[in-house]
Amino acid sequence: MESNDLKKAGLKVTLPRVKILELLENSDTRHHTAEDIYKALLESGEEVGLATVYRVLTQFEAAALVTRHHFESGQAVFELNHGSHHDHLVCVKCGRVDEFYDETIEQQQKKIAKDKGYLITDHNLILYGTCSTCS
Amino acid sequence: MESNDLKKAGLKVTLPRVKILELLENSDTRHHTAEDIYKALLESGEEVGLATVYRVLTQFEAAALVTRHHFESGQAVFELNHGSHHDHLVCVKCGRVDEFYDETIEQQQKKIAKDKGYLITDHNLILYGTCSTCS
DNA sequence: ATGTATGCAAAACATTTGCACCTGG
DNA sequence: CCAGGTGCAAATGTTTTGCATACAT
Repeated sequence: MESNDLKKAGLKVTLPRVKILELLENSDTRHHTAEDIYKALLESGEEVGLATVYRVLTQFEAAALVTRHHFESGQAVFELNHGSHHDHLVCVKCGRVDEFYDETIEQQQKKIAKDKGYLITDHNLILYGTCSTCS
Repeated sequence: MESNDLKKAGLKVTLPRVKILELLENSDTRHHTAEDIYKALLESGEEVGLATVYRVLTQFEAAALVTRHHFESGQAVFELNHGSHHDHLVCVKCGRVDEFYDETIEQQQKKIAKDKGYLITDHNLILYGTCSTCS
């Protein structure tokens, strides 16, 4: 139940928050722009403002419920957190997004950071290409 | 000489283009926002419009003279291409940017793409953290 | 000369914010 | 009831575009 997740995150259970969380959980695509979500809610007859969508997503991000990605489109893309970390493969033709996790790369990143004197807080790896159905 | 690079790229040798290319080549920092460049040019007494800076940078990108990055700041960052590929370490406190290249990671990326049926055209790896002087 | 590049101002986006009203606990 | 959340409209910050003028070849 979504309202629980919200309460745990210290957020009041309000209609827009529940609706947005539902949409994120029930959609078959995992990556959404704020505008996508806004339009989807309008279409299903909900009364939300785009500003609220942004506000809610920002709160969700702060509560670690979602992650905000900056792909090369210029628009931010939001993704529901399902705990496990992963990176992305983006098809430049159809926009499809796949996910992967690779332990070797993770290890190597830690090593590099150490060599350069950095304390890693986060990282972001995106592979761009054409997927099997497009090429 | 910069004008040669411009001619080779099929671009007319104009003042703004030469100035911007010079700035990119002679600056000690490798990463610049459009606004950075615009202000720097104004300070050195050049008459350029911000719009021109954006246009020129976009052309340079098309000509593969520079690369446009989307770090998490929301502003695009431009970097002169010096042939060899590399990835980035960004300090979240002071904004410093370091570069690295790691063969193991490069190989592993190819393998992953192949497994997932993708034909890689490009990739983008950014490590975020705090650098030695900040932490 | 002539087509292309430029500067400026205005437009187009994505995102944020101020404020009066509404709502959940 | 009352703090906090919301919708709307206006503000913001970045990047793009239209157009008359200036420049490179």
